[in-house]
Amino acid sequence: MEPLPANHSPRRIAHLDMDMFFAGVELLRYPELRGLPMVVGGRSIDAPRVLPDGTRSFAKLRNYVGRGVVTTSTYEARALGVFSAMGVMKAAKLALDAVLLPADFNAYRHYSLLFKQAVSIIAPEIEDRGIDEIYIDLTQHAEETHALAARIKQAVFEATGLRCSIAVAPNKLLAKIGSDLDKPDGLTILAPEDIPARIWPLKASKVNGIGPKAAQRLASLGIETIGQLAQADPKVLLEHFGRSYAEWLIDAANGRDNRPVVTRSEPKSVSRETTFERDLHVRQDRQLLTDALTRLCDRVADDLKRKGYEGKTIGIKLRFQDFSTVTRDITLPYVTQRPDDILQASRECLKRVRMVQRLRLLGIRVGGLAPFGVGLEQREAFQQAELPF
DNA sequence: TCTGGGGTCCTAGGACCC
DNA sequence: TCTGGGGTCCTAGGACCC
Repeated sequence: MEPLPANHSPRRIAHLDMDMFFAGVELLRYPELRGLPMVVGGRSIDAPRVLPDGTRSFAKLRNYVGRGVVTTSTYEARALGVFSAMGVMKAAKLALDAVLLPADFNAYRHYSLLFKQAVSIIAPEIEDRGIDEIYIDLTQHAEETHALAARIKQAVFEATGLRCSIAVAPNKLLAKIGSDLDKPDGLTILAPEDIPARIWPLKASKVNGIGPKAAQRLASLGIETIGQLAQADPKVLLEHFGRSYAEWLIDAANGRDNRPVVTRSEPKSVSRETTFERDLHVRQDRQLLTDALTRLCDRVADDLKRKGYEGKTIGIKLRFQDFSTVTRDITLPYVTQRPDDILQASRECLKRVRMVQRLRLLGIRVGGLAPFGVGLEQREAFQQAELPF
């Protein structure tokens, strides 16, 4: 990281987070569901049906059977204790009458493009953080912060009909925490002097980068809040988390973060995976597994082709009945996007795993990516080397 | 009625090279 | 016998994020 100039003015970094994004897109299509508990996360057979009288019939959570998880829920469903990443079966116990909709990623990607385009017209320095959130570097804008943030929110609403929450802060870490402080439809501005009152009382897990494992280990040291983390003995943190993570924890708790807003980045890997409806037996269900493997390889190859990349590291991921996970990968002497290369490499990887349990999940990944065509010489050199003369 | 799918980054050991 | 030291690549696992 480059040192900051001695007399620098603070950056103005915004974090913009769409409010219950997937559910919001569904409510645009099905406005009759407004105000009702609703979750996105079913399968396509849960799609609404149009009745003869023209009204729509929606699947109810109570009728769901299967392995899905909740992707998003409306605030009405959250009030009943239903949150994303929860198993749909578990959610059904909490909200029998909640409406269930299948995830429609094409629709969400469409609205994602719309909101990002709308923001980029006002402020083009955008870092993509997935389908429903972005960072924006506003440092170079002349406009006053509150007015600028309000204008961005309005542009997003006009382009999509959806609300978002924005925070502007001196860095990404604080902006990210801030956008969650006033949800939904929030607009928050944070300065360093706000840290003790507004950041320190929050749970440590509100920091992006402190996940469930780290939060639990912190709790075991009596550290529950960001403020307690800021006051913690650095020696104790160092003992329990190692040097680099301990140093990062201390910086984070004090609101220090100098990561830049990264407006362009290359993909590193492409993958596809599938969880089976029931756990499959390696021999008894051999045909099903072969079909699944072939399909996954084809889909990854399609993705690579569509995106214009090839890769040389092919990997598999297996999840067993007991939820334990193993991965194997192999690096080829050339890059490829061909489905039969990927399939062959996957089979080599599969041979290296001891199959002692039924399989719950199978995944295929291609890493070591390069833009299509760049690896042509390696590949030709390799093929030449294979020839007998 | 447990626990999706698509990613990134980090760590750590061993191979291999200079 | 008492064993260098970096740098980089490969592989496996795991934490974390959306």
